[in-house]
Amino acid sequence: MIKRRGTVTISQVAQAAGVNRSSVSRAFTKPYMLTPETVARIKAVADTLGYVPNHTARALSTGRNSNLALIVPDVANPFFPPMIRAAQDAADAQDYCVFLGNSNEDPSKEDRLVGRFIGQVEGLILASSRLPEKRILDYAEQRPIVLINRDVAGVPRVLIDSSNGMTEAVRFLAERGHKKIAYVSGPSGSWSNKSRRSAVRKAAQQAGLELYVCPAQVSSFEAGLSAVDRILDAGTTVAIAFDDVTAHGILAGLEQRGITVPDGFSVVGCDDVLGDLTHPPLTTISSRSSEAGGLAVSLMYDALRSVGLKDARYLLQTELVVRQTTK
Amino acid sequence: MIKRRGTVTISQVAQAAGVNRSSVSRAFTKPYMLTPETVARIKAVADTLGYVPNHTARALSTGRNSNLALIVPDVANPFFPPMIRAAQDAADAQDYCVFLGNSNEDPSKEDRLVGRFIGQVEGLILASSRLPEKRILDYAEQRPIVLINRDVAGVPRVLIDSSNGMTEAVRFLAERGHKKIAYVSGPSGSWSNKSRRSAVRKAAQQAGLELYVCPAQVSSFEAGLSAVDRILDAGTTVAIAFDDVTAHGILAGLEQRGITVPDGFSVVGCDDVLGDLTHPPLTTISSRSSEAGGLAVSLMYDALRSVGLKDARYLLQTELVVRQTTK
DNA sequence: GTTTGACATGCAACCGGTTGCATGGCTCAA
DNA sequence: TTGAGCCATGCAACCGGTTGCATGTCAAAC
Repeated sequence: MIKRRGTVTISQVAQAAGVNRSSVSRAFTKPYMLTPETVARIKAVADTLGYVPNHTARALSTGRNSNLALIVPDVANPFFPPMIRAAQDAADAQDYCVFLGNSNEDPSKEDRLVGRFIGQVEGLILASSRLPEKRILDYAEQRPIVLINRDVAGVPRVLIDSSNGMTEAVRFLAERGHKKIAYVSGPSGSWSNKSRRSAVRKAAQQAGLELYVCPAQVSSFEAGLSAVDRILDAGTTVAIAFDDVTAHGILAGLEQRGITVPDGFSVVGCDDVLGDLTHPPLTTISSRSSEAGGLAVSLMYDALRSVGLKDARYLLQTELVVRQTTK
Repeated sequence: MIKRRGTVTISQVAQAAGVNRSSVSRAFTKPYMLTPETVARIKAVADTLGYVPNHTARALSTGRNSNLALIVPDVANPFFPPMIRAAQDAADAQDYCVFLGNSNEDPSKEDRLVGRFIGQVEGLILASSRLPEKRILDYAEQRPIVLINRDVAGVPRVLIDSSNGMTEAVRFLAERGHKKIAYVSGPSGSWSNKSRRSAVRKAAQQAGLELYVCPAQVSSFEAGLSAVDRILDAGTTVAIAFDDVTAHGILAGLEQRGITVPDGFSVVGCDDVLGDLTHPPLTTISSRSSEAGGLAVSLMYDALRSVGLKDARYLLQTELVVRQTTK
């Protein structure tokens, strides 16, 4: 037993105030059960002694710890910080604390994190989870789970639906005369990638465009950079990237090869996380990652209060944001 | 008492395995005390029953919870994610979980967060804390605290020392013929801002440059944007910004006014978080926020094992990274 | 054939709160 | 004056583990 320096317990306060431990407990959690004077006296004693309720002990006896966990594939990917922040704020509003986990896109690491968190939170939010569906369902049995950008029936989920934004983008490009377009894929396990790719595929077919799909890879500047040769070789005139980070890499690769954007080639990103930071400012698909974060937390509250369907499925719509990388 | 669905306790395992509760406990935490066969049998029973040790109960009786808290002013500021990630990884390596708090640059919110976390972590890491020094010292009395970019004697801290990078930048600018420079300040409570500003001040004096200091503000794109008029009115030919985010705003403001960079005006950022994302790629001061995060966690471990001076003060050096916004 | 000691396991107290139920004092009405 | 009922507080069990100490067993040593 490791003694924390100067820890004051409920018993010491009780003794000093000349009451039972239960009264001290009630003074803090159920003051209406006690005379106002008793409450005041106990609180005064507690104050001078520097008493602070022990969160762990309370959690053990109540079975509630007011903690949530949020696991993301990569904190450093600009898509996630706004989401983390919004989730944080929503949790904060209900006096919940949130554990953050970074799975580094690695399913086994994600699994380890979930295992480590699950015993000390009331619920978990998994963003862009790479876990096998079965595993998610197993965990969901132990604790409420809310998913973001992962579609598993029976588990409440918030999905940023990029497909209509993607569709809009393809139509926009078709109208502007493009004949052959490229889609530069994101991580293979990603629901977002699947949904974006299939939206592009479908829209391209409808618009009569030829489509080249550049194979799966992680979302990174380098991935975009290295895709440039292939999309040029394929004879396309525009690339729609899995996300803005990848699009940014593509932009850089084009510049290295002396190709100007949008005159020599067009590029479309997704998620709108870079604003007009790129040069030229990137045409992209809006996202709403912070709304997704807040919504996920509120779904979590519903699940914790056992209200709301287990099968809630929220779709957040997106749209094309035209800036200057398309012609 | 809220019953968790299907919670298996140590007692049930004990009964099923025909041993005492303490043996079950030992099978998991001190297997060497038991016969290998007993351990195997207990674990087998635990497995079929789906027993998972209760983290909270364990924490209560051992007084250790293997949790850390990390509080940052703004998750969405690109300076922090790499730091968070590194801290996370370092914690992970020792089976620690980390709570993340976002203070939103607000001292009172930061205070609330610390209060909420302190009861359920072994130590806290405060990045760019805006808390009054006294408050920090008070908290440090209750739990080990490690600071990042905040210099309080008696509290272990890791400081990214931008002053030599700043000095280098000022000299570099002086050599290139600049006569009057501007420093665009960051948040007023920020140690980094103070240290950067005074480094610039000193170096400017030594190099015989005239200096205009643009008043304090938060770190944001908008802040940079709105500072442009003042730095132009002041007749300067180069602005050194508190950080890259602010510098990016300045760049945008200059472009709006039709001033080309670096021919019409030069800009220097700090922290090197934007890479060559800006246009033109930003000359900046290197940072090493991820190292700072990792180092902070390892200082925390030292503190938890009670080794190491209470007054550890690590300085991480920085340097000028010349890209294309200076002439 | 005891004694000694090592070792595996059991026993029970403890960590610091919470909570259902018991108790005892007081008020109010009959 | 007495009984009913309410209310403030106390009592003790409980949450689910951990751990110091006691106990019993068995083998080696004398």
